[in-house]
Parts: sequence; structure tokens; C-alpha cells
Amino acid sequence: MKQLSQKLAPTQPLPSRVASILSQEISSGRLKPGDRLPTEHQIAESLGISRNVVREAIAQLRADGLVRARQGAGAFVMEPEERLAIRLDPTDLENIAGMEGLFELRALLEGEAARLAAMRRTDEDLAEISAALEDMRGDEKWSEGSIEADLVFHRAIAKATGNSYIHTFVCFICDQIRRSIHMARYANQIEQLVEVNVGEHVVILDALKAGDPEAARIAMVHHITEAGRRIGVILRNEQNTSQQGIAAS
Amino acid sequence: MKQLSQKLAPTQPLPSRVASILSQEISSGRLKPGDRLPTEHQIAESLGISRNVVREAIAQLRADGLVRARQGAGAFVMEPEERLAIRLDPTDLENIAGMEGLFELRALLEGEAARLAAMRRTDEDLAEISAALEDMRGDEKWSEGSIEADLVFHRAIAKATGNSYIHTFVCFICDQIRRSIHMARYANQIEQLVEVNVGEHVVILDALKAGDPEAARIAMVHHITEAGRRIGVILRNEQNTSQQGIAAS
DNA sequence: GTTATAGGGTTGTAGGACAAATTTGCTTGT
DNA sequence: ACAAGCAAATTTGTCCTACAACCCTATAAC
Repeated sequence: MKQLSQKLAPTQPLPSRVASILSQEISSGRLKPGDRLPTEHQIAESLGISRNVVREAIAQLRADGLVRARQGAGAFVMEPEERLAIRLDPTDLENIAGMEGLFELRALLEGEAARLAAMRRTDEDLAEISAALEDMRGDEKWSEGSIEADLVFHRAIAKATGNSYIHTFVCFICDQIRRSIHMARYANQIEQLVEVNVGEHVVILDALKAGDPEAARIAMVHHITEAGRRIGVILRNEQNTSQQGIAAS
Repeated sequence: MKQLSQKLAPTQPLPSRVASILSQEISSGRLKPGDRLPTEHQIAESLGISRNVVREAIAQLRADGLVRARQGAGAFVMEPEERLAIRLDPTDLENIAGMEGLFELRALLEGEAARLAAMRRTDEDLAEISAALEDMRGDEKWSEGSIEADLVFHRAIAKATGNSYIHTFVCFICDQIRRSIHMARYANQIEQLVEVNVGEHVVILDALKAGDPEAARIAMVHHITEAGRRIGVILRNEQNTSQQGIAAS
């Protein structure tokens, strides 16, 4: 167990590192649902830290619904269905396969969000979305601010669905993707593609203005597919964009 | 602030209660992004608890990316976009409006998941899904086991997409809904509707077997819409099921 | 005016102590 | 011998103190 603790950056706070270790023990199956964790004393001693730190680590796991502590009995691993939080493992996003999966989910979710937004958006929503698009154009190409404006655009659409859950989920996924992009530093090779990117956004906005649900959805799926392609993520193009004749009506 | 602490069951562990208080302070806007939290000492003193408890509470918030603590400086509320976990507020699901939003998201997500599953499912996936359906029929009507089998059915479809993110998200949402249903005890008024429910599942399974993406998606959306209706959740039927003439072919 | 330094304040970690609750095993009575 | 109940050990929950590491600011020195 001790050697695991060295796999994390020493700059990260100690309780988080301990939480990661325990969390890994669980997700790797070494600790199965129903199992009891080692006592706080044992963990503290085996890692050479104070019980205080262990308790903070377990507090994090408990907050995620990963374990349940019972006074006098111990801390037990919970069933996977009982988890009440989603936390993505950042390491999953460091390879292309993970990014592909996330982009697929994003296209799916945001595509449908755009469809709903086309039907429900208010004029204020539209103004907010348009403003974000202006910011994308106005800022320096692919500067930090431009990327942020891009995200604001997507979030505003999700908000325009009027469904706070959709908004929450879309925000979450977008942030995961942005984080990955920043880490991988993909952005520096695509500066010349801004015009294309802005163009795709314009198509989406137009569909929202027109109140055309299918067109909005298809434009969004297309945009995300292309955006993924630009950073090396190839989506299996099984999205049903083949029926776009309907949308053109 | 003290009166808020009484709104939680006294059986809940103290750190969680404190975390809820702080989390409410943030989501209600009394603490805005960028603000610094009161010092641990102040919080401890104002609530009449030890700093240790406060630290565990903050550890939970930190794990969610809700706040970021810098040694020597303090704990600061993070931007909403920086959050790295999704945790739904259980109180949001106690009213019909919240459930409607969640059902809409569910229909959207699982509908698309069914579409992808129809294209990608392996024979093993199909066997797993069929087995779950058998369990639903075999068990006593609407017993605990039958409800679980229902969930297994939905999870198996999400797994058949081959996308672990979709699987994770669908699992998460289903669990939220199940939790709400259990809490509200809706289930007791719909015992006679099992046949209908099973029938809807059969339609989904048939579409998956046939490898018909659109039919699978439409069947899933229809099922979730109906399932929601049975427990009193009315979805604005703006789902594009109007094209179901295609599915009937 | 700018830089260096010292001080107070805040979080991070350690360690000890006791309370509360659970589990286990032993004792005792029948 | 068996069962019920009691007692002890174990484990988590909470509190306390102390110090280290670090941040920020105000003061002092150049």
C-alpha cells in the first residue's frame, strides 16, 4: 500500500492522496462492496500519518457515498448503486479512447439540449447565446478568453432548455473536456481553424433563432464531431444525421 | 446560521451537517465564487464544535471542487465551472418539478443510449438484457426484486453502448430516480400496471435484437415517458416520437 | 521608492484523550 | 448444556493542544 502513495504528486494535500489510495483499492476490486476498511488506526500507522488525516480522507469517500462508516463497527464499502455522486477519474481522460467516449456523450447530450433549446429558448436566452458568440469573435483568436466564450456559448444553450439537470450535466462534461484540452495542450495547433469553428456556432445559433429543433440538434452534433476531430478525437459517425432532409423542410 | 443546523436529522453525522450548511451558504449565493470562507476557527466557534469537525466538513466540499483551500490563506469558493463532481441535491427531487426535469434528462440520455446499443450490442449484451427482463417477469410483481431487475435492464442497455461514460451517467440517474420513488412510495399504486411495463420493455428488447437504432430509441423514450406518467410525472411531449411510423415498419 | 524582513493570521499535520456505539466473548442462572 | 444478559475490547466520533508550513501585510532598512 505504501508504494501507491508515491504515485501522486507530493504537492497534493495528504488527505486527498490517502482518499485516492483508498478509492483505488475499492475501484480496483481489492476492497469489494460490503468489505470493511482497515481501522483508522491501522491505516494511519501503515501510512505513517495521523488519524486526523485518515479521517479527512474517509470523510471525502463518505461524501461520495463510496463508503459508510458506522460508529463502533467500522467503515464499509457500499454497493455501486448506492453512490450518490459522479466523479470522473482524470486519468481516464488522458488517452484518446477516454476522450472519444466523452465526446460521444457530449454530442449526444448537447445535441438533444440544442433541440430542446430551439423549442423553449426565450429572447433573453438568445441574447445571452449571441453575446457569447460575439465574444468568441472579438477576443484574440484562441486566446484563453475565446475558449471561455466558447464554453459560455454551450452552457447558455444548455440553460435555455429550462432543465436545470441538463444544464448541470452539460456544464460538467464541458469542463472535463476543457480540462483535458488544457492539460494536453492541443489548442496550439488549431489556431487557423477559428473561422470554421465560429461558422459552426453561427449555424447553431441560426437554428435556435429559427426555432428549428432538428436543425439545431444536427448542427450541434456536427459541430461537436468536428471539434473532436480537430483535436484528434474521431467519433464513429453513427449519429442519425442522415435524416436531415426532414430538418430542411 | 445556527438555525439551519436544526433542519437536518440529528442522527446524521456532524461533519455532514456542517458541510450541508456551508454548501447551502454557497448555493444560496450568500457565499459567492471567489469569496473566502470564514476561518475554521470562526466556523467552529460559531457552531460550537471543534475545528476537527469543521475540517472534515471542508474536506467534503473540497473533494467536490466546491471550495479550494490554500494553506495560510484560507478556503475560497470556486467558480461553478471548476466543479469536478456532480451531486444532486436530494431535496430537489422531492417535488414534481424536479422529477420532471430528471425524467426528461433520463429519456433523452437513455433514448440515445438505446439507439447506440442497437448498433453495437454484442450477443453477450443481449443475453444480459434478456436475463434482466426474465427476472422482471419471474419475480413477484413490483416486489423489491422486480424493481431491481428493471434497473438491471436499463443499466445493461447503457453498458451495451460500449461507452463507459454513458454507462456511468445512466446508472447515476437511474439510482436518483429509484431513490426518489422509494422515498415517495409511489410504487404501491401501480401494481396492476406491471404487464404494461413489461410489454414496453419487450418492445425495446425486440428493437435491440433487430438492430434497429431509431426503433430502439423511440421505444425507450416512450417507455420512460409512460413510466414517468405512472408516478405522476408529466413530460412535455416534445420528444420527436412523431416519426414513429418509421419504427412501426 | 523599492526591497527585505518580521509578525500575525490561517491552514496542514500530529498526537492524545475521552465519549458513544457496536461487537464479541464470557459469565451466570436455570 | 443452553440461553440470556452483562462486561470488556474494539472502533468510530468529537474535542483539545501544539506546532509546522505558508500567506499576507505592515514595518523597517537601504
